[in-house]
Amino acid sequence: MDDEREHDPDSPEGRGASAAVLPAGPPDTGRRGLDRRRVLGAAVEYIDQHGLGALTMRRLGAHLGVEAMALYRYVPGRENLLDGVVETVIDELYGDPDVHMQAQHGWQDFLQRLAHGVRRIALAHPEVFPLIATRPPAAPWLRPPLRSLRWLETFLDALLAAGFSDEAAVAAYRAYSSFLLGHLLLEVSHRGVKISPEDEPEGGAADATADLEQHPTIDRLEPLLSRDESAAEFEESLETLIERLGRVLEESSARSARRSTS
Amino acid sequence: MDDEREHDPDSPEGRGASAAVLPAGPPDTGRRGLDRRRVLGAAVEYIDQHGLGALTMRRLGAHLGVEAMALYRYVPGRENLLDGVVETVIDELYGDPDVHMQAQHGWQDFLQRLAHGVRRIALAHPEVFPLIATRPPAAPWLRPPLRSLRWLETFLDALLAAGFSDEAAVAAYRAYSSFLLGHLLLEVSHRGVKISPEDEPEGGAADATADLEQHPTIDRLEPLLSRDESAAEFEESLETLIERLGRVLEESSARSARRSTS
DNA sequence: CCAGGTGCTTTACGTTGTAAACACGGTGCT
DNA sequence: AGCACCGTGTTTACAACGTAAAGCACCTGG
Repeated sequence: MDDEREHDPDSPEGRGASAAVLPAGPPDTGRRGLDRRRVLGAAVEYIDQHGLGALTMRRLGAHLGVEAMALYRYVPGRENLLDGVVETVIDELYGDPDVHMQAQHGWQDFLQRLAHGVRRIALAHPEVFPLIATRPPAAPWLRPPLRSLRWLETFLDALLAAGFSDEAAVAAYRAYSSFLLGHLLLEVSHRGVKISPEDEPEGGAADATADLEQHPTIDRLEPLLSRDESAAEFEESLETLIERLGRVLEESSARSARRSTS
Repeated sequence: MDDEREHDPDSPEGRGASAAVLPAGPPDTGRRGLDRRRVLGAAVEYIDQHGLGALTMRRLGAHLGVEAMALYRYVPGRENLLDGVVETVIDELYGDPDVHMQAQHGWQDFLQRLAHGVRRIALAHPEVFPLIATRPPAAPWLRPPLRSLRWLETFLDALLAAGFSDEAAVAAYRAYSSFLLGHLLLEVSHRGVKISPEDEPEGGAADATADLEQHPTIDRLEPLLSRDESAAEFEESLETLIERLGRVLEESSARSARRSTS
């Protein structure tokens, strides 16, 4: 445990965060000239700033200096726009230098980097993440938050190359995505609660304390419960998951070794 | 592995499922007489039948044989209604005879029963569950899907009584809720995909296969990937989680035993 | 008998997503 | 040159939404 203020490496700073959504247009997009990518980028920006509920075709249009109907040239409708937002946001993974598309340093390293990449996205776009989590994926094999065939392919290949059986690789994928989804969804929702509600200064607090007196254990553990350990917990759970996968791998390769020498 | 068709014990059948939402009114509610509970119950029913997106005040009113504005007598507004829906659905836990409010058979049994209870709810109300998962909890200590102080209190007490330290109990709660959330959210969304999209008979399939040819591993593993192993995976992951918590408990109690004998 | 409340309906307003028609600049063809 | 066309954005329009504000019909206690 570092003594200096714990510095969460996945926090949005320096790394570009939402600025990384649109590095640049094809050659140069000064201002005029709408474009699907520009619309989607603006939508992400807008949600980041004003929340998902505030996103409206008209408001997004205004944000781009255009009437709402102009957007329909580039986006078939609102649903599709939201899908595009989700896609745009996870595509940031491709631009993340700390996430490798090939598992060149072993599968553990690959999973670690990928998980932190996704976490960085979740923390950079807390208002978008629930959307990533809940929108049903296009293909049934894809699971949020890793919704692209390309990532799934890379993921499976990495594990298979490391000696995982087909079944084990698929099981690992499922465990890994559930893990990411659960942890990150709770983390962003927890984070959101700290700022979002226009706190009634005393009425709500009074209510809460009244409820608390009927629940002595929660009352006693309240400092522990409300402490934010997300970074450490994420790290530890991820490590545990990877260790567990490692044991699965050992067993399965031990079995196959036994088979081949018998 | 049973040879007979695997029978998922958490599947909605017999158990009452959504019929268990409203066992009965105070003494007797034949038909007339609206009521907050009736409104909420109807909302759950409506969402179960037509999906979350189809729920509007007007339609819910019609479903109850009443104009939309009548609902505002019992519900302050739509947001609050959705909160009420979430609460209503998790309150089914209290009526579940297989879920105990006291950990009378040990904490492992308690966690097992609770997890399956929540899973049963998720499967009984797949359209409601994403709402449970994403709606921010009232108090910051509460995490979906276990959103009530009462459950949290019981949970913590059970672990503390079993010898968990305060920190370990809280950590266990966090791990447990992330696990439930991730697994169940993915399970219901996977399930939803099987029925929900009004499948275009061939265009979509052609698209998918085209994409697939560029991803040979996914293509090869497709049967594995699209196989539904949710029940077994849930069971196994839950077991693993509980074992892990068991090891945490052993370590911590070994440490405290050492301390007390030195 | 009647004042008041309770429960629901009516009416109304502003906002949403989106279809349809329109306006307008640039480009290419004759 | 003129003219048809096309890509882009605007205008107008409509049904459906959440909800505020009245209105109406009963019941109930004085």
